[in-house]
Amino acid sequence: MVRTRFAPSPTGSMHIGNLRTALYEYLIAKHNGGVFVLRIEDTDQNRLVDGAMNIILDTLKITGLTYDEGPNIGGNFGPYVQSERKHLYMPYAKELVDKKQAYYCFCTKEELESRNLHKYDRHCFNLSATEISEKLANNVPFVIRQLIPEGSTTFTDEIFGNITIEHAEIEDQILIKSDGMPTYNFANVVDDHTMEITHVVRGSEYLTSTPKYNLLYKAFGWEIPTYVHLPLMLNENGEKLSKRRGDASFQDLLDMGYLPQAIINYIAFLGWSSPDNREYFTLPELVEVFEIKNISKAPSLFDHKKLAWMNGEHIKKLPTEDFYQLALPTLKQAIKANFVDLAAIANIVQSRIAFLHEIPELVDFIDTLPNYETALFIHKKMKTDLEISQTALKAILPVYENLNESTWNNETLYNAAVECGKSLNLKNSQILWPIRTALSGKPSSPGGASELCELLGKPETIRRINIGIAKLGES
RNA sequence: GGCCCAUUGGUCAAGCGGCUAAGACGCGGCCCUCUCAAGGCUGAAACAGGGGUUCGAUUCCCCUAUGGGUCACCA
Repeated sequence: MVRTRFAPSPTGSMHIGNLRTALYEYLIAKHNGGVFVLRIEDTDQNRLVDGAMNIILDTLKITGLTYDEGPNIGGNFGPYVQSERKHLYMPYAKELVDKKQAYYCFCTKEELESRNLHKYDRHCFNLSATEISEKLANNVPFVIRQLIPEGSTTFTDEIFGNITIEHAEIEDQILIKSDGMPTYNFANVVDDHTMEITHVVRGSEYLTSTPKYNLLYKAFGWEIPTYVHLPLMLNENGEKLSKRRGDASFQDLLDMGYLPQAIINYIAFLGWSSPDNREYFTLPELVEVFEIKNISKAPSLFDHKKLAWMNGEHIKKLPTEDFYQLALPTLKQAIKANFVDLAAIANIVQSRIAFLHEIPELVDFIDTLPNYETALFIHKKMKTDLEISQTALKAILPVYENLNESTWNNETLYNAAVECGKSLNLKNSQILWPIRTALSGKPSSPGGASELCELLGKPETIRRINIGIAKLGES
């Protein structure tokens, strides 16, 4: 049974790098019919941020990365918040001390600093048993350090392959801090083992510290999990993503108008590629095809242009009704006029936008006809000028006036216009362009002449054509 | 600086010893078309450099360069 875990620290907003890690962990678990666990790593009490926990929970909820075990819902391996597991770690650390794989250290931060060490000098490793028990009895603050043996460790990562690190590079790292809390490195190993995590999936920044983990697993006699280190995600300047540099968090992207499913789809492709050439994926579809072997090693840059395109793709694929509901608030704000059907506008706009906020600019003319210049009627490619436009509008006006409201639809309107044009010896474009222009008052519009007629309805159409005729009469 | 990792067009990327080196975004052109989109077709654009190994290297090895990561009582 594959078990993966997402282990964020509640220290602020959710970064897209974090989100992608969560995504991959979710996908690896689900693709293999496994379990996705959420574990909150809050061992650093100084960095906790109010509300950060909710951000994590909300993000997972919005994106659909539902966890099978974790805070709020529990599971067989709880609790799932490390601060609530505090009591669990010390016994494990002491077990290591007993096994001579770890030792008490009473050096204070100040002492260490004054010794100006590059690496801990094992000062306390040489303490006698009586010295140690004396200090402990006197409640001298202590930490527990891992004793790194000589030699080297080679481990296999599913993505990066075999990696060897000399132990000389590794410090006797602290397992238990002086406040009694475990360090990340220690809590991580204990929790991953006790929660029976099979695949440790994390950013490649952990690659060089992995031997420390393995040494711990070995010291305990525990099975080493499968490692999947993910390539980094960099911002558009090739720098590591960070809030300080102003890089977007998940919430920021939402605020910019990106859809959660588009964000998920896009970041899935940052460091992974589909076996076929498909790029549009829903989460369930990703679960279906996602495999570790298609993850790449090279870091990737976050590209807003492609995300924007992806957003448009997801908007286009939305069922009509879903898009209507999604766009409704925006439409209501943009359109106050009561002669139009918002659903029809939603329909006409869906294939033309990548963001909801592009809607108002596209449809503002429906609400109120802009005060346009007659020069708009002149279009070289449409072969129109002011005279032709005036003729065309004057001719179509009675035709439309005589049309019954019940047959006021795109097809009828189109045919009527074309027919009218023919009787005047005009090309289709020469009658359609003036109508479209009179109706929209803009150089371009979503939908053509007859589509706009249908959308605006008969009275408004007649009114706008009259306005057009009047404008042309003045010029 | 030591150690670790990476390096295919501007970006995401396929490739896993022999290919005219895919595809996508973006950019240009064309077609379609009742304007604009959408859609279809198409163009420009890449194997960081140098040595090997091999009949043959984008692919394997080494060096260099560049970029990144890591060296905490942070995760």
